Amino acid sequence: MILKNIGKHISLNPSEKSQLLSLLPSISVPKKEIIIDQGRICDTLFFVESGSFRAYNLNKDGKESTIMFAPKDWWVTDMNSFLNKVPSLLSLEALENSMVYTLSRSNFDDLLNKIPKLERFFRILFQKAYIREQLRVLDNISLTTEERYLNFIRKYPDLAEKVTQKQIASYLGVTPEFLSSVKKK
Amino acid sequence: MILKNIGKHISLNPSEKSQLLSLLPSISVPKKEIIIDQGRICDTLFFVESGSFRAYNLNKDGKESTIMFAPKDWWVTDMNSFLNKVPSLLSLEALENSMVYTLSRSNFDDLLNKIPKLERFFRILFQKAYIREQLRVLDNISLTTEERYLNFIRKYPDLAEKVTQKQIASYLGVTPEFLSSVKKK
DNA sequence: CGTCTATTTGAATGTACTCAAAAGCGGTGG
DNA sequence: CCACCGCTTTTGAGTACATTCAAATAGACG
Repeated sequence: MILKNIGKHISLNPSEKSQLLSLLPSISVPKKEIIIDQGRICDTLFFVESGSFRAYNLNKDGKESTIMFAPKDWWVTDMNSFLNKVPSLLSLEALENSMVYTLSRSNFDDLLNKIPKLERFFRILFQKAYIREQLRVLDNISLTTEERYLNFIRKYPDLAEKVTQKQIASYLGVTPEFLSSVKKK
Repeated sequence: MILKNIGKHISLNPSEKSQLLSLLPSISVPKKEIIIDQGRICDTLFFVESGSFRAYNLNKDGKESTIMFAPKDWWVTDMNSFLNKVPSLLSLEALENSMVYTLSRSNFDDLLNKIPKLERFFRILFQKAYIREQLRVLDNISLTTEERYLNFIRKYPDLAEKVTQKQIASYLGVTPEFLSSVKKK
């Protein structure tokens, strides 16, 4: 699955593929387990082979904000922490029993040097991530809560079934009570 | 300036530098001129050599939302339109008399093929853009308007002087009247 | 100087949050 | 399999945040 994911943007020969896989141990993560801790430096990039995750931030008042969901076939980490070695702003929690490939920061750097084609792969990956986040910003500043909610279930219908109302509310930036009243309509 | 910008992440030899510059004609843009039109496909990536720009979206009700500001030394375009050849969601307007380098989509593709090191450059560029947008999303869903306003003037003090209150309000996603009342405190 | 737009102010309205309580739902242990 | 527990969701009242609209004031620019 991970090779198929990479194959969407670049093609690797067999030796590159095995080289890659050798640096990407996979682990299984039970539901509710947390694999990135807010406040700690995160030096691992994850690829979700199966299952799904939720990344959230907890502020000083205990308010939880969902930064992103990561379904299967996604790359996920606290990119700021991973790349700049600063404390993570988010925690990453398994929404269900999952399998992930793990790529450490040092292996990440090595891989990019050994297989320069991967620069292109990650360039395209980050391009798409950037575009996605920018569209979400536009959503946030220009749409009503109702419109953002409808957008969410339209764009991520599978996720919308897997996560709680409360988590969707914290993704949209509203309280669960308010989301409930919006849905009533 | 553009070579210095690129030199922050990769090093090019003289031939690569001249090759690069030959594909990047520069133009001067007078204040208020619009160089990307919302609704049209945008096939140019810009580098702001001097001056500054504002990217905004106009919705069906005529409401303006500022998606980003681009000061000097920034790369800017409607990335979704540029890469996926879809109609642009934003217009890009010069806040002052400016100079930009322009890179067409086809030259962009050529350059990446001819100078593979540029893959790394853009990978890093998009990484940073992704991190920036993700932090802005977190701001939007977790902070009050007052906090977001203070963050803005703290992070972009130079910009805060150059743009109007109204434009900052549309960047934060509130009305100018409300921002005015927030500032009074 | 005059015009155009930005900013401020205020009143009325709508949107969203807080708090508290009730109802629903899923998982766990007996 | 049922009863209980904890968490999510709903509901409602009261409050705070944010918008709309209109009008006054202040600035920018030709």
